[in-house]
Amino acid sequence: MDKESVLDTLCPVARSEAVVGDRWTVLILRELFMRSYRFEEIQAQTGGTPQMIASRLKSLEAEGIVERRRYSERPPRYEYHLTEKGEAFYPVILALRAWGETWMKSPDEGRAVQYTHLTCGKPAGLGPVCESCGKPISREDLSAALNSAYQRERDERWEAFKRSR
Amino acid sequence: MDKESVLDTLCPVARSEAVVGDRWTVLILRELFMRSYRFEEIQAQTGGTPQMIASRLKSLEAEGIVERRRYSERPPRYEYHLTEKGEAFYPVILALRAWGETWMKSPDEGRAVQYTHLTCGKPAGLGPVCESCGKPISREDLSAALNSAYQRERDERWEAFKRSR
DNA sequence: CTTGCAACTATGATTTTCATAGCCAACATA
DNA sequence: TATGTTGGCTATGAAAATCATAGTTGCAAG
Repeated sequence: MDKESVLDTLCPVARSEAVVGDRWTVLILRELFMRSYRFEEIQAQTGGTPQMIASRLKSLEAEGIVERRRYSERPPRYEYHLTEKGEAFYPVILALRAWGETWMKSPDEGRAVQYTHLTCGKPAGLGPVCESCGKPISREDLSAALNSAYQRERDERWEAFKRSR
Repeated sequence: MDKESVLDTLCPVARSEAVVGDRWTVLILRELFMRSYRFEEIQAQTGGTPQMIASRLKSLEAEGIVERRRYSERPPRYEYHLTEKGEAFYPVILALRAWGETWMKSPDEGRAVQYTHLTCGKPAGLGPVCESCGKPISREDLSAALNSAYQRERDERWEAFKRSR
């Protein structure tokens, strides 16, 4: 996606898509929201090849959505963190989650993640407002609990990744 | 994206992305929400090639997100409409819109679309709840007004498309 | 001086996408 | 009868992106 295609339209949906309209990019953002900050974790959990992850992280950084932080001087090691612009993308992830939970699952599978609304202490549900107290949800008011099957899936992904290198 | 990849994870974001994680697909959905129901309109407004549009519409139909309706018997002519599952995708589009308007625009460009919240008669703003009355927004309570530059952009796209055939 | 770790980069085959052109079945107009 | 138009697509070949697999770098510890 070049700059021109972004400025080519006034449509904000198209502009967003020019930057994040890609499966890998969205999965990387999901991982960052799940606090997987390192290249290897992101690679393991998304299943992407290293080039996919590297190129997407590079363009996310170029767009100011992600920043690269050195966490070790020698050997040089980096983590990726969301900027303010990146954090602001959370509602999109939440909306994708809600749609996916509602329309892409059989009823017996259960929710991958349960959110508790810290403001009221009760389940937040899927919508943009808390299903328990009705107030709009923001990310810092949420506490996430992975369901055990999903946690196992992620652990297994990590193990498999480690084994394969 | 095959069935397996969808069932391969419990993550609802990944499942959604397996089906709609593609720029063209999202742009097509945007057009359907803007009531462009015909192949040519969708092609003109998204800028996709006919194959792109055809293949995406086909997979959206296979996923039950879109349905193909015959609106003329002879000659056979079709329109594409959102199913309930497709309509339910609206919050994702709204969230992408909000992010795009906030982070992908210079301040002087203005909003592409202004929504009026019919429930209270005032501007709805960008968020999931009405900025005027605070109530959660649903699509049927919104009235959209395109800003004139954006309307011109769309008219021009249509003209250019027609001219080119 | 070899092993291990983390973050990537390189390579070549496969798959998608893009630009351009064309097809087909009704009609409509001349 | 001929000629054109409309709408919904298909066909073709070149260009670009993606994938699986393997390798490199930089450093520290054993």
